Amino acid sequence: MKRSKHIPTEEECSLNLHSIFKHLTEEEMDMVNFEKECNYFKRAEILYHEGRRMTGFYCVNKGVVKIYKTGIDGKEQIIAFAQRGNILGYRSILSNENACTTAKVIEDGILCYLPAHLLLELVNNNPGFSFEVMKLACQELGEANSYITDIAQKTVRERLAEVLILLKEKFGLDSNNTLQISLTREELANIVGTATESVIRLLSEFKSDGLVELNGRKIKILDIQALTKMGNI
Amino acid sequence: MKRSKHIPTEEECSLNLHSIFKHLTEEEMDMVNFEKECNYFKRAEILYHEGRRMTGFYCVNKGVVKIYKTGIDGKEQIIAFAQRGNILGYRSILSNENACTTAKVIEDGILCYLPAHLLLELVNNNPGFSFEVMKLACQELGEANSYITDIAQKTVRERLAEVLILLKEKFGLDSNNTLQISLTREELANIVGTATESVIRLLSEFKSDGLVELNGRKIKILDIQALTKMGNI
DNA sequence: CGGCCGCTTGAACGTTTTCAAACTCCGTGG
DNA sequence: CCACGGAGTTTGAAAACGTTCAAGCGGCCG
Repeated sequence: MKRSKHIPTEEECSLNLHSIFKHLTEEEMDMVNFEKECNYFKRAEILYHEGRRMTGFYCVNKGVVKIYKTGIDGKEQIIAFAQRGNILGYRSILSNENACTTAKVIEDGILCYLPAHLLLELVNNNPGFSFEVMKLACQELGEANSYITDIAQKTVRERLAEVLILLKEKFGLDSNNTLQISLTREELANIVGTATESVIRLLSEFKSDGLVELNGRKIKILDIQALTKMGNI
Repeated sequence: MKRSKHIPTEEECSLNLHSIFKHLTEEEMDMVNFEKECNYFKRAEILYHEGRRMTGFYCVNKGVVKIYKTGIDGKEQIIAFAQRGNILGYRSILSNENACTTAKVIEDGILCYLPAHLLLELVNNNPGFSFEVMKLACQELGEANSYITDIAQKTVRERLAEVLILLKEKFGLDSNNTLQISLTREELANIVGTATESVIRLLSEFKSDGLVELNGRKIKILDIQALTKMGNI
């Protein structure tokens, strides 16, 4: 839970890339900048725990956070990732519930923490901001609905193919067509909703079929079209 | 798509039971009542289709609506039910997307239709209303996240037990401990995310184990505790 | 009364999980 | 510098789980 004592620079803390704030007045933006607490975070740090009361929410300026629920016998189910420009933790504050997920940093980064009361004030005083947040929640709800249908109806193979495509869309590929996100086999399994061994077997099958190339956690996407088709997207 | 020509009475159309409207001014409430279109709806009528643009949303005053996505080869995945006091269809309007689900009446009822522009106006002009809608979306998002984890991690048996308990909580039991909702085996399967035959087999297993009693679509809950435990709730 | 839809059961099949074991990589401490 | 330990990865084999196909039954609506 240790954090670097160095505080990120003004620029690293800028919330301009968070389009959610675009409707704030100058005054409100000043308030946000005054209240925000930005820090460097390292891999494996936990931002908040499922079941705990949320005291605030986070804006990701750099790095990657995985958001997951802990199911039976401790198995993680990854619900989403947050990266540059995304916010997380706002749901529980607005619904006035305890956190329904845990958020863990998986790639070192810079995050700004904003206290819950600020979110509530902004939501109540600025209809534009409020609408942006509502829109976000509604979009996430739509994604969650698709996710439910996918997990319920697709085979593990289809879901893995789909997840690879979704990861490509969210995190992009480098110049070598390699996924710009590094996940363990277990994490992949926890997105897909299957056993680690199944992911391993299927990935090496994808490799045999010329769909991907594997090099440790680096996954090079060779045939987007075939993966898309296999995933029924 | 035929509707009864009879228009529901003022009382049957009352939106008082929809707590979402509790923050409206008298003036706004008048506007809602002026714009709303209430009708009787019969089983099997479809309110809106997945993929279509939403022109408005619905408030349920009576009856039950199932909300589902259509997956591969046409198999339905039921995402939610709406009954007295619930609203549906608001998500797509707020996120400005096409409908991500289809809504079909499964129990005759009375519904009030409200045009999309009204929702948007209210959300933009009344922070209290806006907050209620946001809260609702966030709650539904939390439920969806749990649903994802359940489907991904629980066995079909566990999920069926859980679904029975959830149906009990949502729709209640009559004086004879029978579920106050009538679903086909296929619909049950489409909630649980499994094959119809699996539901049938498991239900009759539950019956053998003294957990339920079956009489066509009537399901009598005999042992809530055992079902709760089996469902890992 | 016929036909359709939903329900039920059996049996075979395929997929996925589980368990066990071995191997690799990497960082730490002797 | 090397051995050790641990975490993550890989593979195999057996077992469990769930689906699919096929067939028959029953009730309800037209």
